[in-house]
Order: sequence, then structure tokens, then C-alpha cells
Amino acid sequence: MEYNFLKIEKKWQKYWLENKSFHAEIEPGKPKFYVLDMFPYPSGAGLHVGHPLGYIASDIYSRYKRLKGFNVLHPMGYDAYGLPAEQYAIQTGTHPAITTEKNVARYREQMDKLGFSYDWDREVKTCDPRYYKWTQWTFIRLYNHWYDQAAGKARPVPELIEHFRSSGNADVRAAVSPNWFDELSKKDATFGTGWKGIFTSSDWAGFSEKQQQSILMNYRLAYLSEAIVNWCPELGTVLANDEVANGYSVRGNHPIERKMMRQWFLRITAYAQRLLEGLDGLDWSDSLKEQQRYWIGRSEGAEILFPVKDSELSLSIFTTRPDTIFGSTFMVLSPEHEYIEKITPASHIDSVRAYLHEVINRSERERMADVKKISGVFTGAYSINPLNGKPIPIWVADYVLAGYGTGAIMAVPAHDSRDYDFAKHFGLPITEVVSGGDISEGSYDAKDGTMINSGFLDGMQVREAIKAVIKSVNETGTGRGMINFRLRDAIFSRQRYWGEPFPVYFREGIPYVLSESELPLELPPVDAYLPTETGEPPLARAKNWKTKEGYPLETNTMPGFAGSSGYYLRYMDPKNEKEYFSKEAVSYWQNVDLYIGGDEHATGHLIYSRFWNKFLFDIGMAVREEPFKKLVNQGKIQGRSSLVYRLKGSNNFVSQGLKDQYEHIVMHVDVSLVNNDILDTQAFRQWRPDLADAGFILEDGQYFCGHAVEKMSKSLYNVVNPDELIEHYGADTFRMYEMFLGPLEQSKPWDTNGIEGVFRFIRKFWRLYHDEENQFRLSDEAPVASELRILHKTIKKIQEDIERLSFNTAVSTFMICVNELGELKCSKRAILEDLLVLISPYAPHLAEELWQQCGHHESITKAAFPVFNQEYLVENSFKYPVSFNGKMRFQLELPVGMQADDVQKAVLEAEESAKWLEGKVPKKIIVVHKKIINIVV
RNA sequence: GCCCCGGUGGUGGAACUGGUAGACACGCAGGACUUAAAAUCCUGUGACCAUUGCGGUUGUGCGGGUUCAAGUCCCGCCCGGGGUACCA
Repeated sequence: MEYNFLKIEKKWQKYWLENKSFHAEIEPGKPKFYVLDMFPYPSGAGLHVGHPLGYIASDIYSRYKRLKGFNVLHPMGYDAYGLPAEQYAIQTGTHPAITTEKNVARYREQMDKLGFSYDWDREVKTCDPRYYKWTQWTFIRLYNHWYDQAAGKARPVPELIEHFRSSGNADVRAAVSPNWFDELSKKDATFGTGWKGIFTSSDWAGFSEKQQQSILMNYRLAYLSEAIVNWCPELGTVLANDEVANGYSVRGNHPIERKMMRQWFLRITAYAQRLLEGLDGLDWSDSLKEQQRYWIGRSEGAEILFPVKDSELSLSIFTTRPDTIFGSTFMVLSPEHEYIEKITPASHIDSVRAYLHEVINRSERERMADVKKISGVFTGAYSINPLNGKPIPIWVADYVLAGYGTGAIMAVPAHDSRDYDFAKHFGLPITEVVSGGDISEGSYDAKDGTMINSGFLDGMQVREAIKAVIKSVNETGTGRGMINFRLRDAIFSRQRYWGEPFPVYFREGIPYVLSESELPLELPPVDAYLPTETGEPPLARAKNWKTKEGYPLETNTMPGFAGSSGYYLRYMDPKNEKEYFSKEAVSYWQNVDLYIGGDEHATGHLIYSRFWNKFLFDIGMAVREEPFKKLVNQGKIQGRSSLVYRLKGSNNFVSQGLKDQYEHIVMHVDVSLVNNDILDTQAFRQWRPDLADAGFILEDGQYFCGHAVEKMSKSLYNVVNPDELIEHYGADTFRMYEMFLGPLEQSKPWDTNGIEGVFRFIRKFWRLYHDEENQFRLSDEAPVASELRILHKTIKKIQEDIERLSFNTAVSTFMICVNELGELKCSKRAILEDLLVLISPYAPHLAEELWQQCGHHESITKAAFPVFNQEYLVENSFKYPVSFNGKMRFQLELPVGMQADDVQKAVLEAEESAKWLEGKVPKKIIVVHKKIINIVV
């Protein structure tokens, strides 16, 4: 029987589907294991060779865990909302749901061909109303919760209202937007100017419904607010910070503008500290954890008030270096700072306004482009250093950002490089207060040294001085210790059609959420997928987009990360119509044990998910604080482009080795026309009409191409599609080759040529079970020691390799095993049946087929992983490498049990030693048992 | 600039806790089988020197160091990839 992979693979894929071989149910007595892939956005292009890498790895791991007796949950679904389908809808009028459905079908077909062990009964699609019902439900819950800093968790808003009613808000420690009361009192004069946001129970009773709701909005975990956002006119939507790179949209590369808009936000900042602390217990890569830590950006410091000279006002600054306060020689406000107009005297108002005008007109992109350009203006006002009473000038400059801290700093040029550059540029004084640097050269930023020129701080070390200053400002009421985070609240609105509608309506301009019983609020049909003439989002086009009572519904939709933030929980109980997921399901499946996916989600999905999960944990839904215990980022598979060299101004091409003798232009050529870097010149001429008469300058009668490793992309003609390879070699070969390429986490170039080696191996493997006539044949003879040694060596290594996700070395191990068994012409059932189970996670179709031929009536997925037995590996001698001065010279076989003294003796007596000793007496002999012997001469 | 990851033959990579560098595979060269091809199998393959034989020298980005012993640890650089961008 020939190895007919096409037939075999189809047969077993059908079998697994029909028998629901990978369907998981709660089995209380059995240990669970949850293996998850980051679900894909189904794009129109289908999967290329890079996509399945992580899926293959997770599939091998899942199958392995099943063999090890675990109840494995291994689901797959689709992150179905996304811009490409919507852009296509705008261009063609095709409803994005139709495009998405088509792409999903194509993805499914491609994944099925790879033989994955997904439980397809648990499939979810984020655009399915049965799914997004729970996305909307979570939004309502977020809206109806606030974050209690004292309790360190989210609590229901009704409890907060109750508290306001009985005791006001003076003693409530909540996560709220900074200075929220300023915004409110600005819009509603009845709160009174200078209102600090504190109210009593009777104040609360006196507030109107609108006032009460406006106050509550500042406490909710999902809230509506005005903010400067990244507006992308091309896409007609707002983008989150992580959807923007260098002033352009990550998707589509369109320019971004800053714009003030009303948006929904999620108060993720309330969870900043917990998001940071939670990282410590996670089995994630250091680089990923580092990225998240940096993104969260916790810094400890102090907030200090500087009174403005000849004014009632005080300016609040944030600093991480309160110790350097005596070295502060000026103060800088961000151009957006609201006090600028109030403090600037008439003498300076024109120059200040001119500067603000200039800065604000510079687009975000320009500002980023010339970071190094120093600009600023003196306001003419002075503030008083609260510690020494000295006045310092107040400047405005765009190197201070409105969005961080208080939007104002005390500049300490001697100990901050940015302040130093600014001071040098404008000729401002520089006062050294920490010894250790040379301020004529540059600022000394290290938190290390002795305080000088600093009054009562003199002689202290930096760390002591920081504490002393905080203590001092605390006592005088001019400041306090403060922790600041870089993390911003997540903008949750998009002005798009293809997303989850908000379960929100407006009554007299006040937003209210729908009741949970009204969910899902389904996405309505629209006549076009564009904004309206008045600039409203596409949902404003929907007919009757209002509640039963006639109140208008929200026209924004949710962003991409809404649906992906909690999908791993829904997989636990995907068909539940009453709940997001049952208590029973979550108690059993808990959280994800192994999560595999791309590292581009480091500061997006992976932070939002953790936040989402922590919130669900707080409200008693999730049972674990962290969603993903272990996380692995698979590397990208890069394209390996083929290059040809066209002579300048002609249609002749010169082979790689000769190219430097000619003036040439490098050109990409489709990789399908190239085999082992040799160009198929005939096919090349037929590739494009303009190449029909191409001429070639050959080397040894052949045209050799150059190559380059770059991203896999259509425009570089280096895209390799898995379908063709599976057609050619089968899924089992494809799976093993992807793993064989290199370590999972590493990025590496795709090179189709190597797949032949794995294909050879697979056929060799098949032949172990067949005789010369291709007839299935196993012998029932008892295995000999050498055969058992090979098997158990392999069991040990395969198990170790899978456990540490080292799939490439596992494939090598199988190759070695098959080479060795082949040499022994081993065809013994006792060896080869165990070998089938070992390889079944990697080459599942092949393993099933041979397992059946062995006479088994049940799928190999139900088998048990072979148990490693150390006894078979016991050797009674060891071939010691013998080194002289660390250089390996020869090998010497000695009994394993020999004592170190005897080994030394034996080595010196060995014939070959004489040559290296040259008659000298060795200084020292090191014997490492079963490792090495080193003789120092 | 800062943070993280990496640099090993012609190529992908192996060497897990310091202990025989280059496993396994691709490619290449030579050979067997065959009328021929495919398939399969065997041999060789880091570089340099020697090749009549044993062999020798050198070698993991560069320069130092620790150690009986360094691809692996330490210090200083160079290069590549990713993240971040005036975060006080």
C-alpha cells in the first residue's frame, strides 16, 4: 500500500468531524487543560504559510495533553468585526456580514485541511448577535459600576447613589477623571465657580436629574466624555493610541488629526495598579511583560502646589524628583494648560498667544517629526517655590504634555536633560543640587548623590531627600506623595458601521443604558456605510434607530477590542442563552492555561482582556484574576524573496554571481518560478508579457537568483500559500515542516525547498510499517535492548521537548529515531505502536491510519502517551571525551561505575595520553562523571 | 535616546543546568540501482594546512576578563530585529 496522503487525510478529517473526536464537556473528575489560539480576523486573502504556525503548535500541544489524560478545551472562532470588510462595503455596497461570512468559510476550509483538533461546536463569531449580546451586557455592567479605591474593586453604581443620598461624597475614594468637577462647573453655573466636586447628602438631594447623572458619569467604569482624540478623516473614525503609529493609522496608513469629540471611554486606569501587579505571577515572556509595564508606566513622585506670584491661583506640578525642588529655576506649562490666559499679564499676552497659535496649528505629525526642536515662550508671570519662597519664571512650551501628570512641571535643568536643553536654549539659570555630575557638560539625571544648595536637605542622599520633601509639603499642605500612570482610559467609540451597537439611548440629552432583557440590540440595516452629510456615523442612517419609547439610540459602535476582550470566557459555555457563561463552566475551565498568538497584541488586546477579566472577576463572574496563565508569542514567518538582476536599459538578466560586472537593477521575481535559487527561465518569460523576449547571462548554464528576507507580501512576490503545499505533500508533512523550521518564538524565513526533507522522513516512517511490496507488516517478536533503548530515548526527548514547546527539536528527534530503527530494520509491534502514539500530535492523519492498520478500532486520540522507562537507557560504559587543557583529544570508553581515582589512573595509562603529556606530570585532572575528563598539563 | 530580543557552516537550525560546537535537515559533490527518469540507498561536506598515513591549526559578531573548561557567565563595543517616543 502506497502512502496516499490525500486519501488518508480526507478520511480522518471526516472521521474526527463525524465522531466529534475533539468535543469537550465538563468532566468533574478529570483535570482540565485550556489551550487557546488568538482568533483571527478573517481577511479576504485567506491564510498564508505564516498564519498556521501558532495553530499547529497549539494543536500539537492539545493533542499531547489529551494523550496525557487531560480534558482539553481547544476552541476556535473569528474576530469578525473589522475595517477591511467595511471598506469593501463602502466601495461595493456589499453588506460586511456577507463578505465576512464568505471569508470565514474560506478560513474554515483551510483550517480543516490542516487537521486541527478544534471543538467546532464551540465556535464564536464576534459579529453574531448571540455573541455580542454579551459584549453589550458587559458594557452595561461597566456602565453600572464604579471603582472603589478603598475596597480595591468595582462596585455597583446603585450602592454609590445610596451613599450619596445618605452621606454625600466626601468620604468616597473612587477612581474618577482628574478635575472632573471643573468641566461640570464650567458647563453648569449652578454648581458655582471654584466648586471642588464635594457635596453633602442634602446637596445631592437638591441636584436635578441631569446634574446627578452628570456627576455619576464621572464615576462609571464606562463613561461618556469629551476628549482630544485621534481623528482619521480618511477612515471617518476615531482611533485608539495603539491603532496609530507616527501620526498615521496602523490600518491603511492614513493621516491622523487631533480633534475634540464626545466619546465613550472605559476606565481602565482604575485597574492600572492591579494590571501592573498581576504581571508578576504570569508565565509570559519578559519582553512582553516589560512592554506592558512600560505601557502602564507607573511612576512614584509628588504633586506640589506652586502659588502664582500676585495671584490667588496655584499651579500644581507632578515630579518624580521632589528632592531637586531647590534646583528648580523655572516652571513650564503645556500649551493646553487652562491657567495660561489667567496668569499671563497684558504685557506678555500677545507673544504668548502667538506662540500658542503656532503650536496648535502644527499638526501632531509635525510635532513628532521635530522632537528636537526647542520652542517656548515666557508668560511674564512667576510662581513661588513653596520650600524656599523664591520666585521663578513661568514658561509655556510644547515639550510638556497636557495629558500626563498635571500638564505642568517644575523645571530642574541641572538634573533633567530636557529641562537642561531648554534652559541652555533660552539662557535660563542652572543650579546644581545633587553632586556627582558636571553641569557645565550636561544634566546629571541619576538618582544617586548628595544634596547641595538645598537648604535643610543638604548632605542627604537622594532617596532620603525625596522622602523629606514629601513629608515637608504634606505638613504645609502644599503637596503630597503621588503615583502617576502613563496608561490612559481606553476610547471605546468608533464612528463606524461594522461593530457592536451600544445599548444606550438618550433622553433629553442624558445617556441611559437599555435593560439587559432588551439585548441584543441588533445592528440595523443602512442604505450606505458612510457617515451622513452632517458628519454623523453610519448608524444615524438607520431607519427607526430609537427605542420603543422613541428615544434616539447611540450611533457610535464599539471598537475592535470589544468583542475580543472576553471571548475566551464565552468559549467555556458558547451556547448559553441565559448567561455570558455558567458558573459551573467557569468553575471547571477557570482560565486559559496556554495562549498562543502574535506579539503585536502586547499593548492592545492583551491589556484590554486582562482589564475585562478583572472587572468580571470583581463582579463575581470570572473565577481567576488573570485570563491567560502562560502565553507564547509565535514568531513571524518572513518571506524569502527571489531577486533577478536586469541590465540597465535592456531586457537582459545577469545571474547572481556575475551581477557585479554589470550595471544592473534589482527586480523581485515570483518565488514559484524559482527552485533552489535557480530560475526557470522559460516560465520567467511567460510570467509577464514584457519579459517574453528576456535574455540571460548564465553561470554554468543556469540562472542563479539572489534572495532577500522580508515580510511576506503580494507586492514582493514571495507569498506562499499552504493549500498548494498540502496538495503536494499532505498536511502531516506541512505541519511537521512548519515546526521543523525553527523555534516557535523566533521569526524565520520561509523556504519551501526544505519541505522535501520532511516529506522523505514521513515516507521513511511509513515504510517502517510496510514491507518491500508495500504490504502492511508488523512482527510480534519481542523487542531487543537496542530497539527499546531507541524507543525510550525518543519518548523521553519528545516529552521534554513538547513540555518546553520546542517542537523543532522534537521533529529532529523523530528523524533520528526513524533513521536508527531503519538501520535495525525494526518492524516490531511493541516498538512501532508506541512510536505512533508519540508522533500522533504531529502527524495525526498518518498516525490514525497506521494505528487502524495495526488493528485498533478506536481512534489514536484515545490512546495513552507511552510511559518512559529509565531502565532501558542504562548503559554500563561511557565514552569519555578526554581533553588536555580544555581541548578534546580523544575518546576513552570506561565503565560507568568506575570511581574518579580509577578513571584518572586509566586515562593516564591510555596509549594516546603519552603523546599529549609529552613526559610531563599533569598538574590537575578533572573528572566529571559521565561528562568529561580534562587534564591540565 | 531608552527598553527588550537576537548574531553559530552556503541555508534553516542543534548544543536545555558552563563539559566532545555544528545534531537533524536543505543544498552541493561523488557513487550504487536503472536503457533512462523518478523514487530509494551509500559516502563526503565549517575554514585553513597536510594528505603518503596518522593528523594538525583555527573557529560560535568584535575586544577584553572569570574558569581546569566559555556559543553558554562578566565588562566594553559593533551589527540586525521589535517596542516606545519629549511621560517630568
